[in-house]
Amino acid sequence: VPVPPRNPQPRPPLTEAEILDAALVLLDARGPGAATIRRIAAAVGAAPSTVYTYFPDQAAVGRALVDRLVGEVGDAVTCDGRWERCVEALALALRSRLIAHPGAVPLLLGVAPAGPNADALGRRLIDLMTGAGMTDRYAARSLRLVTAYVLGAIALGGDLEQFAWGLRRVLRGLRT
Amino acid sequence: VPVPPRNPQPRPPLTEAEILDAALVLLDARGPGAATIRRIAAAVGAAPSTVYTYFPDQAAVGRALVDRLVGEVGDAVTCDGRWERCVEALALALRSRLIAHPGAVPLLLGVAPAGPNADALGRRLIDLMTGAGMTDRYAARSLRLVTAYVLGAIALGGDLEQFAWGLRRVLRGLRT
DNA sequence: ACCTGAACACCGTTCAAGT
DNA sequence: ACCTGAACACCGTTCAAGT
Repeated sequence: VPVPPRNPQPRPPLTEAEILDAALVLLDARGPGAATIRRIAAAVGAAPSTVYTYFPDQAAVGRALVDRLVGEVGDAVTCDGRWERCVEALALALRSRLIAHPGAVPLLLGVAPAGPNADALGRRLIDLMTGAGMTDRYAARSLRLVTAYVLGAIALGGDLEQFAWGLRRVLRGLRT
Repeated sequence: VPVPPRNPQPRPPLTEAEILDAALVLLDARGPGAATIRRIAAAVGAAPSTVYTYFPDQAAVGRALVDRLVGEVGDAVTCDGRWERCVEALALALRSRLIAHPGAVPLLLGVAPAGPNADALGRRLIDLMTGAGMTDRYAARSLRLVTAYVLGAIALGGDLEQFAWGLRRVLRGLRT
């Protein structure tokens, strides 16, 4: 007599990553504004209120998603050589990763990018610059400037060539 | 016998300006997200659907409001001297006008600034630069760079000193 | 033209209740 | 702990109808 499975495993518990995956899929497929709590919940097969077990509110989902995208940048870029080249490579990678998901763009413009991955990337850039002889203060300000340019350029749109041109000018202005 | 006023002037028709005024007051008083169609309508004493007589949708209200704020910049700044000084003054004025209404910041980050006032300000900056001997192409790219920096810096927050420091570096990078 | 009222198809968030 | 269902207080937008 085959034993019927008792405790049909009601469902493995949800995951923050699953929720972020679903949010990004919605954003990519249906544009900004599609990453609704209710739609995310439906996509993962849960009740809307379940999302609140994992995130305190909708804005937190957006922040976590942005930090995930930022995290992909650090992993993708390795770099040696002069600091200008490294910063340039990271800024180019940051832009390309972020605009790969146009639906997520309003999200990253709405939050001053924070979170573990953004912090790590920032640290890395600061180290790069102080390692090249910059003052802590100068490096911090340079990081702000480059970040502002990247975010603003994303907000403005425009192609890679324009972006790279401006980035080179920014780096030129930063040279001591 | 006093004649009772016939035709009690049912109400002077609404105005686009009145709607934008109400939206800005809401944004200033109650933060981003407060400029709801329904709240704007209530503030001007009309039904929500009346707003659609003046604007095609909510996004259009946002765009018009941003362009109004941008318009205040051009009016406020007069300038003579080297082009760097003029661009610097305009960028400083732009930032200060825009962050004077923190509730409106998400609005201007959400739209690539367009509209008559933004166009006029852009033209003015372009003329300034070509007048100083820049190529049309170089001037257009410089405008993009400065605009991107201003928008990004607003998104990032930070104080005037940090902003001015970065702006000087940007202008330095643009010097031929 | 300008405006209203009601309706439609949604939202985010909370909370008692269930396992 | 994790999840549900129902409810609350909202949204933007459309549209027939009124003046």
